[in-house]
Parts: sequence; C-alpha cells; structure tokens
Amino acid sequence: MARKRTKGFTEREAEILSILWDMGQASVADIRKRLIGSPTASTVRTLLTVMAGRGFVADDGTGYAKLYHAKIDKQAGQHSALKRLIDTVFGGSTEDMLLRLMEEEDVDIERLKKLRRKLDEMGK
Amino acid sequence: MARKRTKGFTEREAEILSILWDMGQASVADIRKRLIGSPTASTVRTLLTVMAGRGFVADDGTGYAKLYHAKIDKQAGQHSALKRLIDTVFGGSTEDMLLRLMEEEDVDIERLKKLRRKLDEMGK
DNA sequence: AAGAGAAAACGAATTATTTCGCGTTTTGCG
DNA sequence: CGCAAAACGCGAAATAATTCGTTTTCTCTT
Repeated sequence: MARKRTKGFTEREAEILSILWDMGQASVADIRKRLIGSPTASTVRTLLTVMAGRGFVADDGTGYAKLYHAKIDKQAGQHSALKRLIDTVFGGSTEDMLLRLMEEEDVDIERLKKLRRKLDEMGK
Repeated sequence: MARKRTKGFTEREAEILSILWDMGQASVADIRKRLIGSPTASTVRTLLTVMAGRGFVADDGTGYAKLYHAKIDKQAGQHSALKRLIDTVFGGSTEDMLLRLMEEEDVDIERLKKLRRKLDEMGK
C-alpha cells in the first residue's frame, strides 16, 4: 500500500494555506505574487495540484482561470501546526512555549487581557 | 559562493536539538532511542555530522563514543523556531497565535498570570 | 474566425532530507 | 595479547519537497 503522509504541512503548503486563509480565494497569479521568491506559475500550479490531491485545497470548479480556496479549516490548521511545533521543539509543553514567548517578545498580561476581551466579543 | 540554508531546522534537527537541550549531552545511542521511530545508529551519526557542519551541535572531542551537545542556545533556538511558525502560519501575528491557543487549548488569563509570576520569580 | 496571450496539464529534473550498509577503528576483557 | 562488541565515517540511495520547460487549451479581441 502507498504510505501516506500523516505529518503536517510543508513550508510551501503552510505559506499557501496562509494566503488562502487570508484572501478567502486566490488565483495562481495571486498566490504566486505572495509566495517568498515568487516561483513560476508552473511551480505554483504543481503545488496546488499536489495540495488538492491531499485535500488541503480545492478549486472553484471553473474550467479556466480557477480560483482556489482552503479546504482545511483555518483554526484547526493553525492549531495543529502549532501543536506540532510544541511537540518537536518544546518537548510538548505549551507552558514552555509561552514562557519563551514572554521572555523574548513583549507579551505581557495587559496585552493578553486585550486578547481575552477580543475573544469574548467574538463570542467564544 | 555556495549559498547555504538560512532557514530554520528540519524536523529531525529540531528533534535532536530538543533532546540535547533536555539532556545536556547525549551519545548517539541516547539520541537514537529518543528519536521517533528510532532510526539506525548510522542514520543518527549522519544527521549529527550534518548538524555539526552547520554549527548546530558539536561533540566533546573524545575520539570515541563521543558525546554531543547543542551549540545553538535553547532560548534562541526555540524562539526562532516559534517565530518562523508565526510568520508562515499566522501571518506574522503573535496575537493570532495566542488567540488560537486560547480557543483550542485551555489556556486562559489565569494560567498566563501564573506563568508571568513564575517568570518574575525567575528574576526576568 | 484567426492570432495573441493567459492558463492549464504534463512530464520531468533539481534540491533537500532522511535513511542505511558496510568495511574499518577503538575499546574492554578474559 | 587476541577477540568480540561497540562506534565510526564513508559512499550511496531512498524519499520528499520544490521547481520548471514545453505543449495543449481556452478566452478574448480584432
């Protein structure tokens, strides 16, 4: 049987998903422009085809000048990517990750309270 | 000039650094045992050699049964890996990352305050 | 409807990462 | 010492990820 990849997204895949999450939908040209080093359209198309095969994205069905959109939920996708990083780099400890963040960036309680408020407003 | 990789660590490299940060020093056998799927010692040696070439690790000079240690500072390494993720997956927004964490995990203000206190105690 | 130009589909080639086999060297012991 | 066991490092080679060139299709504008 053909072994599947159970891991997360590759660098490029993450970049592309990010763009799609941000724009909602995008053409090959749109994506190309926003990718670091903007590879050729040909390359972007291949990437999208592969990602479509993995169920990460889908096009809008138009035969031509297609628009792509993410099939992976933004929240879920971001969370799983973060979790994976925490597992591999922070030994699975979310605390350690947060500690590091507070040490290195200026993340303080005030800033976090704002976040909480924002979350409440969003009805979470 | 032969341009080298400026990016971060690969998956395996992150795993290995994590182990070294945790253990301080470790032999090939130690590392091998803790790597997911525990590849052969041969593989681990190759990985370490490559990493040494990139300045990520170094051995203790012993001619035989060497012990390796990380040359990358734990704080700095973890932070840069995290930053990279935030850039590619969260569009560069630390806030978004924290929001996601609060939504998906049980990270709340209280938990964060505790972390902050812990940090203060540590004299940071 | 003909031609220019944009987009897609194909078919590979490159580059990066990870994995090992194996002959050689070093260590530790009876 | 003489060997078996443990560790090395070299030379390859699977895999995976990324990138492109070329040919084929469509779309649109004269």
